[in-house]
Amino acid sequence: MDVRQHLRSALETALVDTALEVCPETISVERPANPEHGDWSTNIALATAKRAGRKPRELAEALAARLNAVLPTHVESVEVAGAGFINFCLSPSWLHETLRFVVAAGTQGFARSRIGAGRSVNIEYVSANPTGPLHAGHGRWAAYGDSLARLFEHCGYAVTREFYVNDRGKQTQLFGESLAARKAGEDPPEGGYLGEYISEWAEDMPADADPVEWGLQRAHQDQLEVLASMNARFDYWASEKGLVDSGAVEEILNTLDELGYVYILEGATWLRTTQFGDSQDRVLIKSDGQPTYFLPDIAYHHQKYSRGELLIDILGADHHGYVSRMSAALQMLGHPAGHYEALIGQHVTVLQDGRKARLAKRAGKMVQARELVELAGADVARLTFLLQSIDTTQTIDVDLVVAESNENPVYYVQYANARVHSLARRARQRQVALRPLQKVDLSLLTHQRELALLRVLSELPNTVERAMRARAPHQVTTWSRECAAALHGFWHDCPILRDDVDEQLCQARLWLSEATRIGLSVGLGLLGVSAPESM
RNA sequence: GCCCCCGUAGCUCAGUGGAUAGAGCGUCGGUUUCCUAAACCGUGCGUCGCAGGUUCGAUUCCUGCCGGGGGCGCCA
Repeated sequence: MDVRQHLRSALETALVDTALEVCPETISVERPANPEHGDWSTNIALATAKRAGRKPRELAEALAARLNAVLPTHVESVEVAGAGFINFCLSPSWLHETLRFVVAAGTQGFARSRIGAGRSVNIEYVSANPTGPLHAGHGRWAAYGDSLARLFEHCGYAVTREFYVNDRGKQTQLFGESLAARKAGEDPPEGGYLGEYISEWAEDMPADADPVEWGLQRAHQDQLEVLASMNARFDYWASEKGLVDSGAVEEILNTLDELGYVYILEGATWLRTTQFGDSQDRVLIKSDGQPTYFLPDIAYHHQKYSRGELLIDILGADHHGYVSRMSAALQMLGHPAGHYEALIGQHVTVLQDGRKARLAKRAGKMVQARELVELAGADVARLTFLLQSIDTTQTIDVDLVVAESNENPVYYVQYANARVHSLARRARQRQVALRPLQKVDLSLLTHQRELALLRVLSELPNTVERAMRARAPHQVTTWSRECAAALHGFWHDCPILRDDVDEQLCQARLWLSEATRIGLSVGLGLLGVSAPESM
């Protein structure tokens, strides 16, 4: 049940009945911050008064009178307040109905949306160079990208998760040469990789191995392990080398040339990206005959459309300038502008020993994602990355995260989940059988804590859809924390299995706990964080 | 110089154009004969960076400025 929709249609009817000709496309119904303003509120009178040529307050009064004449289900009263707000006061029965709705949907169905049905999206994330381990910053994209994918899936989209492996080119060569040099007991070449891991890996490398081939495999394996430990999945690993070898890159160059977007200047081959809003044209093939990173990347993105109608790239802030040229190239190839979306995440600053740690692979020491996961745990690492918006730079003090991992919000949420499971176990131990929900009197749930918890649960479907639209998984984190807080409050103030609790009330509360289990399970699942049954 | 992100409580951060802007941490104090105290409750004098604008209404949208971060390569 969607109470918003319920109130919206009631308002629509009232608008028609008051013969108001101006009907807005969207009627905003929201939860007021102040409980004195009722359970739900709408600004419709304020929003449409001018166009309707009436005073807001007067219009609100007219609508309220209509609604009060025949009260919609669950609505106890409709009042006008302030400049022209219409406030709805609802009977707790709407929350009791929410509980039945949550239980009926279960962990598989609750808070799912159909808005993505029949649509597909391709999400490329992390895509770190296969020349070393993932650093802590990559962890942010792993957590974010995977959770975003889960959100899309929950909203009905067919999702493909991709990782683009840049397994050819100059960096790959330098990487191989650095490994070979360390193997021979020498220093890496000019511009090579200086990280400690190069020496460690070189030791493991067989003498007869091809340093590039072996190194790429080693790095890929290392990255795959860490990503798996963080619960970040991938459906498709795209190889740049494979793409080049297949001739797809040459083909795309010919296509762009035939379309008239390619020209040669000073020995280099250029693409007229300025025709599609880029600030300058870009080089496809350097004057030394080597393609830039850009050219195979165009071919790659073009191909990706066979694996999703909407392409989403998750990129770090340092790649911001890259977006307009890719967008331009894809439009040249006939892909509508809205079918390519680059989500730019701000950087992660890692503090270790109170100092900023280097994140560059080529420079010496760096904080690896692996370290973070091993020190803090996968759940802590993952939720830490999903605490805040990717529009903000995130500072992770490794020592603090590890030292205070017990105070990490993830435990607050997981503990709520553990309590719910603990309750079910105790109920079984005490031979308290859970009766079918149809036979339980939910109207006994009247305590403020019970109603608050139900209100939070009722918000999850809306939160999921909003978070998907905003590409903001952290909104699910915020919801999960609120849900846990509501559960802890309920737990503290509302005894369930105690001897002095009425048997009917006990049943109702057990079902509320069960609904909470479902909500937390969905929330944590979207975040890729485990939901332990005991702690 | 141009482009992107940020600026909200001591700190870290939420915040869908709405009414009295919220959490966590930290501070100080309280709660357990009872289902897990990894919990709960109380305790906050905030120029929502500054100045304009749009609006019935702006922390939210627009413009300019200030401050912090990132980008402006025939690197990836």
